[in-house]
Amino acid sequence: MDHPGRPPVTLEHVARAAGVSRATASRALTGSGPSAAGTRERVQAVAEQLGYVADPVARALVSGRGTRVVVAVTGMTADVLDDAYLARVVTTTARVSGAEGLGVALQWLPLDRPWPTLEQLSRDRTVAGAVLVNTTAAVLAGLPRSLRGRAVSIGASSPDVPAFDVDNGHGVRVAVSHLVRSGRRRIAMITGPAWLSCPEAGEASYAATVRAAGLPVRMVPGDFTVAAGRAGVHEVLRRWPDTDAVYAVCDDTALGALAVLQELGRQVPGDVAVAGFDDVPAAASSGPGLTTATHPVEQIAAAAAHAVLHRPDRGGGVTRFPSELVVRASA
Amino acid sequence: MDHPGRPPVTLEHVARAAGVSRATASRALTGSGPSAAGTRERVQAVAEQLGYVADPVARALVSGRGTRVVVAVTGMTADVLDDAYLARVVTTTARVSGAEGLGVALQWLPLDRPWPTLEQLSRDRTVAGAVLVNTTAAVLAGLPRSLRGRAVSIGASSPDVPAFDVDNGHGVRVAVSHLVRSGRRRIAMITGPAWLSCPEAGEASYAATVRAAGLPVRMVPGDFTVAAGRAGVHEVLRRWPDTDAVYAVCDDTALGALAVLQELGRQVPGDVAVAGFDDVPAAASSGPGLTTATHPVEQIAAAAAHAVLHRPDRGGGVTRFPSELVVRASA
DNA sequence: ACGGCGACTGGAAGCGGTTCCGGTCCCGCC
DNA sequence: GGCGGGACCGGAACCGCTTCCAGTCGCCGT
Repeated sequence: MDHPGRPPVTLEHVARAAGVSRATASRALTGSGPSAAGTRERVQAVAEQLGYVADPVARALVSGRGTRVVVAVTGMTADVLDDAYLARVVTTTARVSGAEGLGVALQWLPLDRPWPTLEQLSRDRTVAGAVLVNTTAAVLAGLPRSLRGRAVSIGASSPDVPAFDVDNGHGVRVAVSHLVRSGRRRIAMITGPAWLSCPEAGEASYAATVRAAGLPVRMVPGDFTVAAGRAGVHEVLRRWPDTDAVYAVCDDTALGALAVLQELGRQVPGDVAVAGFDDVPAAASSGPGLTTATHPVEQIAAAAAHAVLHRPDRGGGVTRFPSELVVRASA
Repeated sequence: MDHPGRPPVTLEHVARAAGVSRATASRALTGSGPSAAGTRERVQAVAEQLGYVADPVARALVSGRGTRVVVAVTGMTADVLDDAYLARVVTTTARVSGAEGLGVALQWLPLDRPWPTLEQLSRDRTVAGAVLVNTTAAVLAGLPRSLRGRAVSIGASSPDVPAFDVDNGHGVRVAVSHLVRSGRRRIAMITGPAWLSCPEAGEASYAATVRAAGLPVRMVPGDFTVAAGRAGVHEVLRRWPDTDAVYAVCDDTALGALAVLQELGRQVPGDVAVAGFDDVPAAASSGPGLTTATHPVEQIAAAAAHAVLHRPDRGGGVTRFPSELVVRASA
């Protein structure tokens, strides 16, 4: 037991105890310059024995190398932070960057005024890089220069910033096709928020798929929440009472829709089929189980985290990950 | 549009442009010392116009005042970060500390070796304080001194560290009593992990309640996950095939249990009743809806965040928040 | 034997702020 | 009119670390 905090031991202490200069001690510990084997071992031993831990702040101040990667998520309110999808992104980021000794921070980027926060981030030398989630092309385009080389995006893409995303065009097509094949003819979609560009591909894909089958396009807007699913269903049934299938942009919304349909006495999937996107855990335990397309969040987030750590300056371009249909009872 | 990042502007630039010294500029901007009204306004105007943002690292280095509060969660693996409960804690912490201009970071504390990480945290001058989640009395007792005054705990308590928790003793008693009152006579419980002290009160409360009703105590261990619920039910039915109610330490576990029971062809609540704790959103949308006790996470987290920001040195003591039963279809 | 080169080291200069300290200057008061 | 005191300012130290630079030393080549 030697952990509780004595007066903090600095590099100076280590250096003095090892009989070398601070410069030498620093080199011995970081391996950033020539260092005689004997000296290095001695310094390391002393440091170990004294319980020396380099001050990350001082280190960041001078070296400019940050010590944590921040996951920044755009949204109207800070509530976006409370999201199962985001939690998986954060976990994965923590795992990947943790393997290299870096921590992770979480940041809400106000949709209407993201720049002050971004500017702050770009100045903050403790941040090694940023993973932008749910962000917009505008934000990506206006990224402070100093953040440019160490940011990646999950979702929206831009010429400057590498992006990673699920192939939701494909996922949506497969899911909606499934509804069509199973005999549904009046398929409505509850979409994501209009400001968010990444689900556009999904909406376009839905529209294209139903149109190709000669079916009507019926879209109502949502915002990825359960509440949006509840409200969305009411809206859908009000505008098109004969709807026989609801496709939701994400599982949370689909589950909200499912609940309301049942409350209204509609049989699912008898009267109305429901399908979602993401395959969240709750999709498996809902009653009935939710038919949905997978979203390999962990893979995506791992790729993003890896990119932010190891490719400080690659240009844009989006990497897409495949989505697969999981058929359960709801459709 | 003047946001994207020019070469960073430092206090020196502002001072020079305003025709004052760095010291004066600093005082004018932070208000930490005497400053003539005219000077202050001029400096502030120049700073504004130049888009000056103080470097949080440099500031932290010298002033010792941190700029973000970290939520540290103890667990076997980093997977603990991926948890709806934690997400709500983080959101709330972000909201509360964001209101004072502080960010939030997330940190996994390895259950078997938490001290190196804690030591790191305590040294890191960018952290204003720490909220420890799901932690143990041992960790609390061994907290580095320098973290002592700026840490609070959600869950486990200790004489040194203020703690906040749901009154789960009461919540569990009410939930289990409900099972008893509705005629259940062989009530099993799937518990939390043995290393975690905070659900102990819940387990004790369960045991006391069933014992008081003259019923047998049947406990199997879990770890708060859905998987634990699935495995737990199998274990319960193997050991006590006549079980007519399952009470789970949390909703995730309860939902796992619920799913398995249905897969096994048991009627819920006909053959076996199921109840949980937390009232997560999924509890409302499961089929059948899950009977559960509420867990006012937001209130608790807000209190914790507030404490870490505003009471840098209060002693220990635990503040408990009430839990209420929500009766749905599962029990 | 000597010039040169490379490995190694220590001194010192920062990084960008905050804060102590001493110096002006002006005000009011005796 | 002299003086104490407070408001305000600038110089400089400092937080703990990295890194540039110049200097020492041993070793090799010729």
